[in-house]
Amino acid sequence: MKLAENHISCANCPIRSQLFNSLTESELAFINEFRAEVHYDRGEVLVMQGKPISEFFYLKSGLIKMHIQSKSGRERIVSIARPLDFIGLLSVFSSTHYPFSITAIEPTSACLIELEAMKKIIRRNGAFALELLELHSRSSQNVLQSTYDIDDKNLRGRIAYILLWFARRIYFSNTFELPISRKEIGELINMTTENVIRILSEYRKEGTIEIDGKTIRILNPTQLETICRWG
Amino acid sequence: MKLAENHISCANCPIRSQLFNSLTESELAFINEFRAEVHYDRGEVLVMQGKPISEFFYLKSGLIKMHIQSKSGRERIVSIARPLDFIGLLSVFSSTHYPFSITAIEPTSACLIELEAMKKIIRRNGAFALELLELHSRSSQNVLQSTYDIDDKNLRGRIAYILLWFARRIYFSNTFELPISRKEIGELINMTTENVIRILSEYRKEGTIEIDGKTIRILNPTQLETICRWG
DNA sequence: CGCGGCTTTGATGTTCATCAAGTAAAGTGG
DNA sequence: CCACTTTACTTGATGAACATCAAAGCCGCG
Repeated sequence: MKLAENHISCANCPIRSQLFNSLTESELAFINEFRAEVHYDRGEVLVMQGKPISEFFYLKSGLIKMHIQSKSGRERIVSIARPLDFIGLLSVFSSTHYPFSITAIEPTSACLIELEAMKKIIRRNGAFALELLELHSRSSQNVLQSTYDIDDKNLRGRIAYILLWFARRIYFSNTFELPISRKEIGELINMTTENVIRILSEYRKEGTIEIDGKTIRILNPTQLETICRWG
Repeated sequence: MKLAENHISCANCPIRSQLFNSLTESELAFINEFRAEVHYDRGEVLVMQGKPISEFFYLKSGLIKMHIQSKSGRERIVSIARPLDFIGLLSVFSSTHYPFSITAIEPTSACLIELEAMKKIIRRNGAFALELLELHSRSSQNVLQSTYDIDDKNLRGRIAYILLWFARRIYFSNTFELPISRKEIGELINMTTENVIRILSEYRKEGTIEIDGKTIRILNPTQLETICRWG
């Protein structure tokens, strides 16, 4: 972690979250005071499962994974967050300690806001609180829904799903570089590393995708969609 | 659904949620005005997946299931809520339409509060909003965690888990009557009806439990715990 | 009284995890 | 910068866990 230059205040931040629109100028200035800008390299751990929660992250650029280690020791990726997401939001208000870890999977910069400052604003400004509640509700609903969606598919369907997800939701292109390993893909969509590889190879042989290391090119998105839907 | 007698106001409700402690008298009275008390028989549907959301439920007595139908048509039970739970909380603030259905699995009575009235109070009272946020966060965290926990176990472990859960979290007794069918148990812990039955039979033959229709008696809870932990 | 849903058991089949073994790539220390 | 070690990737063979299919009894309900 590295503290970054921080000469832009919340008040004139070009990528400020919509959420903050319901704040007054003075409230925004207050938040700004309890804010730091931080940078993480790929692979760096932002927060560690079990550690006390005292901050609130707003992802400015990069990509992170939220992951959880089960009692049996198995690792699972809960979700991948994109720029403009509030990360850790899922737990900051319910637990004193993180129920999951957060790790950068691409070089990432974020705003780090002291949790107590956030809470103070929430208590003062109900409209803001309601918007935050709505945002939180949407995030948790998304996580749950995608968990069920993935679970509902066979292995080929899961790979199709995640490839389309990266292409459409993260990189907005049919050619992209996977930010995670085959093992992590398995942790994300609940299958073994071997089967991730096996099915990627199948798609390659079938001419649906091209693979070069971590670079993926989707040649036949329609085909993937069909597999995803019926898998 | 049947409207129930309603002569107790929120102000002197003996089972009022802690959540409302942060409300002023007038706010409480306001909520009370937009509140109805309703009763449902076993099997009655409180809300239907896809229908617009316009209310907020507080479960006074009984038991309900939140369930969701996947695109493939498979039914899944997301969670079972107990008295003093806010039901539907998971979605009221994020969606305009219910992403799941809610059905009574025991005779149930609930307070139904108009959503707009709740929102008005949230906007007015930030402390209340923060508590609601915390509550929401805890519920969603619980649902997600238990989904992962169950997923992490083999079939024997899942049955052990759910039996202990009913005994300890719902009925506070090692003897209880299952409120749901074998099929629904399967929908709750992600396995087929046949395997639910098969494994219950195994436990019966092994002397771990006694079964008489829907009545279950756990004879050896320690054994179940071991299976649950290592399954 | 009969129909449909729930329960139960057994037989069969398939999907997927596990194991094994080797290559390639990437990080590490001398 | 090179030897070394570790981690990621890949393919094939095997096996186990679980789903599916089938058939029959049971119960509740219209």
